[in-house]
Amino acid sequence: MAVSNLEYPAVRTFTAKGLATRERIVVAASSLMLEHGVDAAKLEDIQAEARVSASQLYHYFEDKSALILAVIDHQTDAVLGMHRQILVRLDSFTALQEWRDLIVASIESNQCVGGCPLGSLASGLAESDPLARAALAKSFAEWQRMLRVGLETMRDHGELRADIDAESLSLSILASVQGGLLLSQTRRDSDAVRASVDMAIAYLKTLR
Amino acid sequence: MAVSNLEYPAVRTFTAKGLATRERIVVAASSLMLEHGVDAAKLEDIQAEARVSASQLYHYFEDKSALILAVIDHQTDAVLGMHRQILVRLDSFTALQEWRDLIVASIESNQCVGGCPLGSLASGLAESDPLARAALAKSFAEWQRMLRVGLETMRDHGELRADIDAESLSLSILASVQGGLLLSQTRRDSDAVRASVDMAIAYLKTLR
DNA sequence: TCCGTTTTGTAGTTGCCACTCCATTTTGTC
DNA sequence: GACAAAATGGAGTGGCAACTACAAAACGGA
Repeated sequence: MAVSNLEYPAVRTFTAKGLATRERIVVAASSLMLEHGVDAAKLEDIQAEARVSASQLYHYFEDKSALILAVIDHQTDAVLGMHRQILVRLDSFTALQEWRDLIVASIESNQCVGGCPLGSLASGLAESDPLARAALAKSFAEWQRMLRVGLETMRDHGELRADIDAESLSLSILASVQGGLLLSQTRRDSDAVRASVDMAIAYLKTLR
Repeated sequence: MAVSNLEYPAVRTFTAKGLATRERIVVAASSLMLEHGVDAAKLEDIQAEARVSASQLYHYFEDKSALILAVIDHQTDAVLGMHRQILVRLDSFTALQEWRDLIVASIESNQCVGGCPLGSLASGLAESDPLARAALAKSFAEWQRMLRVGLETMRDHGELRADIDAESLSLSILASVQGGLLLSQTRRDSDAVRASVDMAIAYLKTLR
């Protein structure tokens, strides 16, 4: 059966300028949603921050939830991109320590405001936006995968025992990071992430 | 300087019937906020669930944020009350395992919806309601304290080494619980809490 | 059985904020 | 430079949800 372009109109095409505007909107929305929460971030404020008008915002996004999905993509790229830098060469406890330092430095640079961008989005949207929840589950899955591959590399390099359960360990370590960031965000104090990631690493050291 | 009762009017007194109505409202609000998120829980729905009118809601609470603070108190009592049951007699790895089972059973009973009531409230309110953030930080502190006392008891019973850092360990374990619950909520799958709490316990076992 | 206080019912109203409309300007292509 | 498509400006508007006004009923202590 032929696909009608009335039912499925061609996706809109954007010029370079348009894409730049779209990007400004997503960046502004990401920043305000992280700083004040998804619901507290008003489209009006996002327009001001991105220096666009209402018509521009709706030219690039169907509605607020479409914008939220774009923010999830953007934060996923930002967070996973940052972690990938270190995780792709995770082959030793020294590299693992660098990763820990990156996490701690990253939250301290915001005075613990916002917590983990992905964690905050997940908690705020899991019960109200099924598409967003699914998207964030995928983001976490990819994050966990990077960790798992790193642990397998360490294992293959003889830094970890051959019988470790990399799948389960990577999930647990990600949980430590997320929980530590949530507590740090609530306490406004980086001690929590620091302690919880250090515990995870200390446990890994018992598996050498 | 005498305190004027104009500036500081006497706190309102409630009858037993009034307190019961207030309680119905808090319970309904807690349930809807957990199920749909704080912002998505409309006062109108809370009224229907609690079978009260708008005037009743505003008779007992100044505004929505006052209700939110009451919900935090309520959930703190509920969650810490449940955990206290087990944590006060935390003196062995057997008891620790019971605690783990309690956490897993608790989230599974909701099909992983809502995650941890305190964690969800913290994440949703940390950046928009300073009073709520502070209240939740206190709740977490008390939760951590119960855990710390339990670890100290285990240590005193010879189940853990004498040189453990109970403060840091209790914080890390709480982070594992919170992170595990957040991931489980997002994934709709209790594997994450299970793995992360099990890792924390496995680490403790290396400290015997 | 009063009478003041607390509790409740109903019917608004108000402000905010996501979203729309339509005109105009800019851009890209032939 | 002509023409269509894309990008933008900016003043709306509509709906919804928090909150209010006011009066009636129930209650509780002399």
